[in-house]
Amino acid sequence: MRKGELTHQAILETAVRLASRVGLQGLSIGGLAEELGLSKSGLFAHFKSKTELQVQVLEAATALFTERVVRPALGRPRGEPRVQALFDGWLTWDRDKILEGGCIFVAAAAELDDAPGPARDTLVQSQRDWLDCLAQAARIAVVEGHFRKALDVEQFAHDQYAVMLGFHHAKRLMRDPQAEARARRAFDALVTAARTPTS
Amino acid sequence: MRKGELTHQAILETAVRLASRVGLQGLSIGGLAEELGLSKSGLFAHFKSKTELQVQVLEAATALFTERVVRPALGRPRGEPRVQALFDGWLTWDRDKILEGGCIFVAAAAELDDAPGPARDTLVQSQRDWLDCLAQAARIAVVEGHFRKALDVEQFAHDQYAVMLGFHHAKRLMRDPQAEARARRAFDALVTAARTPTS
DNA sequence: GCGGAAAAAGCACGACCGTTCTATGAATGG
DNA sequence: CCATTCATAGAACGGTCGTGCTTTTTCCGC
Repeated sequence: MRKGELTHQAILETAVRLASRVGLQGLSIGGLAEELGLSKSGLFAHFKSKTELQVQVLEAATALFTERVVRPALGRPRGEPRVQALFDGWLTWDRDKILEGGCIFVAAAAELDDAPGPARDTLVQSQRDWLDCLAQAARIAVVEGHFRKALDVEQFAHDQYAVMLGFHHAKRLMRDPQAEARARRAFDALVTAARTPTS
Repeated sequence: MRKGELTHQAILETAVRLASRVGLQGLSIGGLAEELGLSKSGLFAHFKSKTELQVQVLEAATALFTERVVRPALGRPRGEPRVQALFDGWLTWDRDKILEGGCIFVAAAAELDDAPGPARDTLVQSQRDWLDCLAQAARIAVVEGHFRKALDVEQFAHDQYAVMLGFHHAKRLMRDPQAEARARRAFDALVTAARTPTS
């Protein structure tokens, strides 16, 4: 039962990369099989349906994201440094070579926002966890005294995510060379505002 | 040459609504024809290719957006009221019944960000115009003395767009009932920061 | 190394895709 | 009112899609 698990993992790795370019809907079983040098039916046997493939792709991407972005940030000091690390980590994540087509979650969000089903549920849960993670980091920064006591940490997480979306839009669609600088400036303003008491 | 133009327009109207739900790729000629009670080939004759259909859908959506959002805002007083009107107009636009599936530009941005071609070019131009419009409104607010003199108006437009993207994400994907309140709070913070000199 | 189990391939299916060609109906200008 | 153009319908094409079914190949414990 080992060989199977191995290719299963290899399939998901390639699928995540491919899906970042063509989206979850555009990810075809035939195309994925060809990219891997497998037969269509051989690959299909690993997943009972395309929906299941999409779900597992999202789960694999979430696991990768946690390992690449969240875990490193948890190694940073509590408070503002960790908040900053989460933001920097996301910027790095979006630049990662494994995501040639930009953040897979952003792409999936647009595709699935009106498509009820397991794939959407998986994505929403993943995003909720990520937003909770951001809010929790901000909450710790409040406890540590870096951010003001009355800060709405959920609002802060929401705003931080918006900055990330703005960055993605500016970089991937508009090809704005200043995208990263703009995102950093926007986030700095957010952090500055969070520091000052009685905003 | 009148009957043709009429149905042509009717097709685009339905196509915009449909595309907001299923995306530009998901918009199939057969499905669109069925929705309109036309034959597939009869509809196809209006556009020489699917790409051309996508381009015209984007152009129709842009025209609708200009009429529904930009033009009303231009009727508002120069300066901050107009800036606010553009933001409010966008929130209304996103809530419009014609866009059952959320803002078509947001959906298209994710689909086309790595798909070179006429459709992408059309979308990018549309978005560039919109960002220029936002920046120009902010510029006028500077001239009117509502915003500080040193304000980076392109950055302001970028940040404003990011707030809109954050709103779209929170509302359409996360189904957050507080989405609009969060967006308004974020935009208010942006405006407040733009007002205060030497941020 | 052999036998059973797991993995992959091969093949075929029905459905839908964009597109083309041809024919027929309706609308329009003189 | 007629002739011509234009709008639409119909049928068919090659292709790809997701998904089953059957067979062959590969792996792994004994």
